[in-house]
Amino acid sequence: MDDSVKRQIPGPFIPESFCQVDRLEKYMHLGYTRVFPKGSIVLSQGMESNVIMYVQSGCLAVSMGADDGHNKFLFHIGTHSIGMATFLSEFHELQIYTIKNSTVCFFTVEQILKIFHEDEQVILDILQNALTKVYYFMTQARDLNYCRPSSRVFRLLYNLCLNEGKQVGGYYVIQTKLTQKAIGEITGTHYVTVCKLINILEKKGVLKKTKDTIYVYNLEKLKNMINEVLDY
DNA sequence: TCATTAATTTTCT
DNA sequence: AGAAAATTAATGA
Repeated sequence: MDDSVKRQIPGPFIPESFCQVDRLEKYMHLGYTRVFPKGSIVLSQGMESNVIMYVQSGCLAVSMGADDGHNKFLFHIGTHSIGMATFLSEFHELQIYTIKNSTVCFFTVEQILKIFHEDEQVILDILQNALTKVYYFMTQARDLNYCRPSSRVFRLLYNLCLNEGKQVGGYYVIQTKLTQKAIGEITGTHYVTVCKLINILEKKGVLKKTKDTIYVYNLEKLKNMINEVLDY
């Protein structure tokens, strides 16, 4: 098999960037580039759209509104990743906004087809990006059905450690700026609950979380606690 | 077991 | 100093 088609979907992870499609960078002249200050809306609920957006710099957030005024965070689109707001009718409930100053390049379907013609690898990159998102939300659906909130938070921390943890001496160091609020949004649990859970982990000496680093002292125990029912 | 609200305190920029 | 994040407590499902 050709090496260029030998690919893998990464496992469940932080919903950020997924697979980058930086190959689009060199086709930006074919699209329409625009700069957005932090906090501006790129796509609002009910706005028809038929573009693929490539984030050259900055970061976007995608969320979905609900009838009761809630707004469920879905995922980030980080630098060099893409958002596929294609084929959206006036009835969609997605919102996309910038959480950093960002420059975004928009490609219409026609322009994307032209790029596909020039560069077949882009097709695979975009496919892989989309399938990674699908797989991520499959695991989300599973966890929301079968796992309690505490399990979901612990599992996230555990996976984070496996994927990004660097072993230093007897413990792991994870470089991440995840806030408790963000952990809550990702796992679908209240941020107050996240706070309590992290406090429990700290008291048991399993882990310690600071602003931009998480220290995991007992990965095995963390793994076991995913399935424990704990009392508050 | 966890969400929610509210009231405070701590930390960031 | 003001905003954002984290903590704590209380209540209810």
